[in-house]
Amino acid sequence: MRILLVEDDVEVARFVKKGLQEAGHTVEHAANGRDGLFLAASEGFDVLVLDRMLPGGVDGVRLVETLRGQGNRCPVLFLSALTAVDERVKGLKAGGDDYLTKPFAFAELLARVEALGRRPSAEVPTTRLKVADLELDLLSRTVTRAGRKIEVQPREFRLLEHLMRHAGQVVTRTMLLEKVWDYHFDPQTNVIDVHVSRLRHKLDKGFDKPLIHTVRNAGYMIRAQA
Amino acid sequence: MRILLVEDDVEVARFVKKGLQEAGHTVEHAANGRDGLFLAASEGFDVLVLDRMLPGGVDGVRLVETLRGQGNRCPVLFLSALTAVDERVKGLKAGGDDYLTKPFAFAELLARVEALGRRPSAEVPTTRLKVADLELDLLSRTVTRAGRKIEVQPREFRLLEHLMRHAGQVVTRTMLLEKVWDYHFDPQTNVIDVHVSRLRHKLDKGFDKPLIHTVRNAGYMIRAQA
DNA sequence: CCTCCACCAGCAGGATCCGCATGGGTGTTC
DNA sequence: GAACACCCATGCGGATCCTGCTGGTGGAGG
Repeated sequence: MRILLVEDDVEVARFVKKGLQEAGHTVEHAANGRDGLFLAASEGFDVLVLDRMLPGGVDGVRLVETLRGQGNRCPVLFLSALTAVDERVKGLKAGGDDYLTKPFAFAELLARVEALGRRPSAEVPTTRLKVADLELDLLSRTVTRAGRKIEVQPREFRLLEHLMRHAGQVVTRTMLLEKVWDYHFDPQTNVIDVHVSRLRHKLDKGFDKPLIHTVRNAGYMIRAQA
Repeated sequence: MRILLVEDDVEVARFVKKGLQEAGHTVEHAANGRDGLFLAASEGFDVLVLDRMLPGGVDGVRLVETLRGQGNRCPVLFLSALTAVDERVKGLKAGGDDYLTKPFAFAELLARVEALGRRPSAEVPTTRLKVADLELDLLSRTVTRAGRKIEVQPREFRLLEHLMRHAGQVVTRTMLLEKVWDYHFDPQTNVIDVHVSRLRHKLDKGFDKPLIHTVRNAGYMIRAQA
């Protein structure tokens, strides 16, 4: 299991890190909130172990709130010397999943961390993509806009899926050929244009705000606003 | 949120139930492990609050183990007078998600219960069906047996999905016609037989243990053992 | 042994889907 | 404003894929 430990106390950090590693987990360590936040946001961890109090501007609660604000649902265990009920409640309310007060027995920390990691949260595959009022359900292979169902052909579906997975980013023709058509060469035709066109016809026809945008000399992009 | 409270101490039970209800949750209460297990297994709760020690044969740990054995992933909070670290570890190891020792502040109980309920566990749609070594991935529309990928046609996929969703149960032809073919009449042909046959050919060919079983004069069933 | 039910291979019709080409439009550059 | 490059839309043809039916065979049950 990949665990991020954010703890400024060098002693505690070493102790916890060592113990978790011996239990077979991979542990990254950050000594302050800023670094911790960066790591947590950029890499995928199974569990975060956060000191409640941290030096610098970003403390544990702040860190969690920021992560949750970004849609990150990674389970968080708070570790803190603050034992007051109010403090614990505050930590949990902020989006924490567990709260353990120092001093603690390592066995309990381990058990709690593993309980958190047991959750399906990490491996939950996205089953539904959304851009503005356009939704794509991977399970039922269904496309809806503003609640109305839209019939889409297989290749169009793959195309749309790829666009939506990169919503807000320009997707080049070469990328599309690779990922949607499995072509590793240039077919010298306008296949892509045609399919984008058909998709546009189905998605944007009858709606005022178009979602699929052409980026001249670059590719296409799907995004809410024009 | 729907919460199941399993607690034999009448005082504690009343106290907790009242508090949770005032916080806007729906609370069911069971006074012993047997009833608790039955409720937990039959109805869908968002969180279980279990006393660690319970009268009768089924105590908290036993209850959780049984539930987990059934594939039930409902988050569990243990409530216990047993404060020893060993006890807590035992509870968490058994499949519990949190452990709170009596006496406790209600505010903390509430915060922890809500933290547990926040998880996406309840609404996670099944994305993968499994029967023995046969797996069906709804997302990628992929069938594998013993790790080997098996190509399947759309109708065959629907048929297999329906069989697997009712694994261990006999599925009648009428049911299949309704659910897989959207026929609401008898086509007077052996369409189903043919498709089942094709499915069999793909799934069971080359494996010693057949999975699709014929139930004469009734229908078909998919199941691990013969 | 007889009967019914289920199985399977082959076939052919059909529908879907997809990619291409063409002609027209729009933005860009000189 | 003319030439050019890029992009858009539509219609068409082909090919694949899929599906349902038929008819003969095998096996279980009575």
